[in-house]
Amino acid sequence: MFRGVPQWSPAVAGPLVPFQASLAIFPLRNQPPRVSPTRIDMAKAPKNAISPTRAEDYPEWYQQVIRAADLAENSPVRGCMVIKPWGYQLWENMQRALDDMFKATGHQNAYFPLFIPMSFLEKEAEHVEGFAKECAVVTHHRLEPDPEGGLRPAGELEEPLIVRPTSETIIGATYAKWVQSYRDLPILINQWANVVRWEMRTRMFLRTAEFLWQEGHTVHATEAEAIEETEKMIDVYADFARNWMAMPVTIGAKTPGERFPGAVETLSIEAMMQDRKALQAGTSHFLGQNFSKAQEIVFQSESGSREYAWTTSWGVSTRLVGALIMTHSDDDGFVVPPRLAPIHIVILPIYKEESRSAVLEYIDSLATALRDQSFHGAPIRVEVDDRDMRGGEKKWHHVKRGVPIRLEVGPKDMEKDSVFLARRDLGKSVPMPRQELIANVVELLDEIQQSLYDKADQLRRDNTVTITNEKDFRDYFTPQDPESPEIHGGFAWCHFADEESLQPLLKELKVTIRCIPREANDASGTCFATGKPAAKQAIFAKAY
RNA sequence: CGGGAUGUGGCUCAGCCUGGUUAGAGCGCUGCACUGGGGGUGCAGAGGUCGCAAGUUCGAAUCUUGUCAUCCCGACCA
Repeated sequence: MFRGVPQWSPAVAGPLVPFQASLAIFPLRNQPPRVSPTRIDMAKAPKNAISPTRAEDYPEWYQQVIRAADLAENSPVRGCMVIKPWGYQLWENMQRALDDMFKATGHQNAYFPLFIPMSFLEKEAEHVEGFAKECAVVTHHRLEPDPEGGLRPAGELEEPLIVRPTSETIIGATYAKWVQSYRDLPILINQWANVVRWEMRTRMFLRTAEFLWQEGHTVHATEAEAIEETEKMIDVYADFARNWMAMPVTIGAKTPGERFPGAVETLSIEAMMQDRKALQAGTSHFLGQNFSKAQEIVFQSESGSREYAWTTSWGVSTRLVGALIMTHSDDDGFVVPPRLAPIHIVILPIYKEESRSAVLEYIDSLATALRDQSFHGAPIRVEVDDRDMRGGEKKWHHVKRGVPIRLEVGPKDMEKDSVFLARRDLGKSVPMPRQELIANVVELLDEIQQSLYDKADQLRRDNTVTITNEKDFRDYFTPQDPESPEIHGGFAWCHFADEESLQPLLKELKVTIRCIPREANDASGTCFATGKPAAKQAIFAKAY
């Protein structure tokens, strides 16, 4: 435990429950134009940095958090985004942690081309069908002046190139050359790359036309070994989600209808966002011999026979940044778990001109003392924000960006050899002696990390139900107000017999089968919709 | 690709129905001053050929037609 620290009020960090009450009070859409938003108005209203709040309009809140926290912005190219430094540092931190985990499980990085010959994609029927609609196609290679003074593409390519939506085919084609003997196996390679999927509808971080990701592609001599790899990597993702992102996830298998095109089995981790929708945060595919047959990845076994290899692929993307935002952020902006935070602690000097140098000197030594501490193997990241701007504005800047700990240090604190400490996750400030802070700061960061996980886990518990009949299912997934649906639903664990026959119902309610959870899922029952005997339970939810 | 809407300073928008002097506001930005445990105050300032094209008219941000772009709702999706 974190000794010697004043009690934090747990009520401050409550879950979503009270938001419902405020729905009627803020009719966002039809608000009259604000003629003169006076300071008096501002002072009276309950202050939130983000407008609208989650309860008022969740999707808009999400956009506003991204803007307020300076994570990313839309680009001139439709569906693509500019990831700004604060957002990109999150991705870099994720990359570093994941990359270490990949290396620790025996993988190496490599890089494969952005362009894929169209013919490669055509080789695996199911795979083409799955991606054809969202492929960007390059057909020309040269620009020349056109009569109107602009430019036009001139040299038509003999064979169109696809901008990779994923790299199974081109990597498979390469592996086919590399693999000859069982001694060449396994191949355990990962690549960090960008991919393009020409989506109709995009949302920052969650679904953009171009996104950043990693894709692992492995080849094995035996089915069992490939399956083990598939399982191992989904466990790595779950570990990362839970321990770095402070995001609870459920590991499970996709139903045939939800599987990756061309995969024999797709495993995923599913998380619950604060609007109770599910988000697929990572996938790991057992590809069987489908791609090795399409790409001719053949090896000679120990006994001399020619055999098709077994392959896997697995990936996570910048979507994880979206997951992070929607898991922890609140109505004052972004909240980032310490282990991924670009900055752990920001120190705000407070001084008048005459005390300036003394305060800065004090802060400088404090920052050094904090940086000397190691948080999970790396120095604590401390920023001193001495920009010349109003204190309030500066404070809110860091609140909105989600810096876990904020220290305010002025002459009065110096006199008492203490600091004013505010935790972003709780939103309250308390005075604390300097020595105590230095002694306990690592524990404090861990406590914040843990409390974020606990809070997210509580939300998920509170909104997970078991449903055994269709009426309850309909009630659970139907909003009170169809015009502007309130936050509703959650994860419903249901026995089901046949995916196909559920489609009309699921489509009507906009619910999907998220996964068949690995945990606690062996008791048989009856299908919630048809009453037929059913061996497995699945998680049903609305999803991103 | 079907249905709905919108294009006016960096951002959010008002003005348009009922055409008429140098096109407005809030925020943001720049400068100065006062401030300083809280997104403060005052003063001064920069920034727009009103998406584009044609038409009607003495006169168009405003009316008409065309065009382009974007956004929202549907079918698809990490």
